[in-house]
Amino acid sequence: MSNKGKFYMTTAIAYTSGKPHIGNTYEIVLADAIARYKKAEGYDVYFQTGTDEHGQKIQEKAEAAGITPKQYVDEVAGEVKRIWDLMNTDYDNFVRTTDEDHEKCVKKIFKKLYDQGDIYKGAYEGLYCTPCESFWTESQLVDGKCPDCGREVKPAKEEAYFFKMSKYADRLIEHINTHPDFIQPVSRKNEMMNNFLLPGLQDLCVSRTSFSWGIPVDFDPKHVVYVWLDALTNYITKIGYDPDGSSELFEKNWPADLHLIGKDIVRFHTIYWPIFLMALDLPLPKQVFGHPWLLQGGDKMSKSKGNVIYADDMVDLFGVDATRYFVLHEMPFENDGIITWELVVERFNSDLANILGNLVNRTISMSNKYFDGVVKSTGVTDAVDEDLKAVVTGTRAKVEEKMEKLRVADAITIVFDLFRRCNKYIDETTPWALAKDEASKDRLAEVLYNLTESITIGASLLHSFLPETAERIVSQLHTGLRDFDDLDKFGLYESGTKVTETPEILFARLDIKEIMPKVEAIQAAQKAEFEAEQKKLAGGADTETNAEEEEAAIDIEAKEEITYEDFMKMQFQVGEIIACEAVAKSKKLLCSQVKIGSQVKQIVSGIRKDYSPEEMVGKKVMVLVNLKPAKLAGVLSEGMLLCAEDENGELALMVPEKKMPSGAEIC
RNA sequence: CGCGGGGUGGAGCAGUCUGGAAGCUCGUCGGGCUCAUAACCCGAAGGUCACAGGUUCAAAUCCUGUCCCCGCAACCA
Repeated sequence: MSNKGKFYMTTAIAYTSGKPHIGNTYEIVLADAIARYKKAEGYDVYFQTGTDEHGQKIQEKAEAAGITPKQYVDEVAGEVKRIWDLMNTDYDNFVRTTDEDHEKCVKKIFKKLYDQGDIYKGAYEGLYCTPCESFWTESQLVDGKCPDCGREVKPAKEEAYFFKMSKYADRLIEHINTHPDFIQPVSRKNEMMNNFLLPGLQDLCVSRTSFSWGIPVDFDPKHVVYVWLDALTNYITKIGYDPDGSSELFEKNWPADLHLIGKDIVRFHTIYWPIFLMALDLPLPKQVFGHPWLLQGGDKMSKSKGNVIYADDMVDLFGVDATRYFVLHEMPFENDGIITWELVVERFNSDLANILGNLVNRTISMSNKYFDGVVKSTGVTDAVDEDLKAVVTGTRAKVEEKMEKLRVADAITIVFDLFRRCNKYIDETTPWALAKDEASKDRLAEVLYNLTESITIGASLLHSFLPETAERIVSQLHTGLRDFDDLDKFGLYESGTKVTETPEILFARLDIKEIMPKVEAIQAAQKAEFEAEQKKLAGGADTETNAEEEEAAIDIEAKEEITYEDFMKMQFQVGEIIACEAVAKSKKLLCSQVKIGSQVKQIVSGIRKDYSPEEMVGKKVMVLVNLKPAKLAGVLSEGMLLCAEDENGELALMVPEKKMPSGAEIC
């Protein structure tokens, strides 16, 4: 096999705030397919993946669960690794940002950048709301007050470290323009240029003092390194970068040949990351590919609905390779892809069971039936053989062309075209007819040899995508996977080899009617688990013993105590909605005319997803009347309609329990 | 007029940059075959390429306008 040099590729590291679903799992499978393919092509591949484990969200989740952040991330990282392994991904290094060597190196990097003046201590300036502990910008304020609580905000500063992005912006723009392949797909390049680079980069805040679960800045330990300088650097720290002298592994592999990431973090990988590297005086990665997302059809994935699709569940129902096949085949290059259980079953049956599995099965069966399993080339060829051979030996080049452009879905389709061609060849040659005539015995042998050889080549090409299936196929043919370099040659299958007597079914056809009840069971279990979790979070309030019927209860954060006088400041009255319409410029807002006693107030409410304008009219609702008027989406609102809200954000208007006249005081 | 992506036969997608007979897979219908996992092979039906204008010999593709969907941002008084 030819040695084509090194190929260093990475995935984004998964954020350990929860179990990854199939959308997250897609990335690792895609990366694995590319890594295996590059290895087959003769590259010396180093493939790194891992988990991003710091940050406020994790600190909060751990607190809620009553464990330390480290315990929390250990658990989730274990789960991530388990799923990556379950998907049969052949990475070389699984990194965790809580690894000691990483933390040490990040501190050094931070110090180096500080010493050379790229990082400076500044202040996060803004308008601060003390009770909410939040900074707001001028534009976020509503009526000059905190958008969360409506209280006064005051100008304040929080100490923070910043990175001088602007210093390197011109160099980066130059780099992007002179390296058209740097950002893939190209549409994302335009997005980055137009939205961020050309308007001018702002300095990036690279430290936080508002939480502690992170890598401390060693010369100023009340700060922790903020996410990007911590997470992105894993690509160099974990292969041995060190400002004081890097490892051999680093010298060999950097710059990375490919960063594979989701389209949502393209900005960080094509702007901040290259600039950090420039500051460290390191070469830039050769390519960043921002892949699209795999979306659940129709509804959004949500645990409470029980419709999140996890890799485990797919593997239970379909097996590892079928799951790999689906995500690789179904994922388009540029737009988001769709996944539903029905689509998975459809692909499974038509491609894996019918086209591939059945082909292997029928071929082996015929060899057994007609020649006791011995596959022999007799040289009795026919014109129809030529096209088959041309398609089979030409497949590698087509796959190469697609993989070169990272068009993995297209590449796998081309491999299946080879198998489709084989099925057609069987029809063209009608082996069962040849078998009836002793005189065509040698021709029949040649046909079966051609098929066996074609399948061997196809399986070898399939190996990068479905490793286990490829191996199962060649082992049934009593041969091995063919070297990549030989995949354009026809006739290397050793003549006279005896194939297995008992071909196993590679993919047994599935009945959607049998699958869907299982899917429903999975969804029900998921929902139950979610509810149990909610209950656990709500804590101890389960005095009811009948868990079955019990409604979920939710606790919210307690606000500070108020006095009776405070309460009496608020004026609540019953209002009747006499007219209501959607606010044109918003998606969530409804504008109602509310009759309160003899006056009519206009009130805007964010309840469009739960109430239509029509059903609002005529309702008697609870209104906070003396709230200072404010503009929402440009529309004046003179009060507030009170609603209850559940954990999914679903709203219910508060209405009087008995008939009450408009204007009645609520106290 | 916040930013961006998109609307192609019943479903899922390609094609749009670089105009030149509307393509792929699934599904449906008809036919063939029987080695095989009710599979495989062949054929057919089905699209005014969101809509309206424009440029051109020629537009899914380029330009202008409109409608609708989806992200993000903002707004959930």
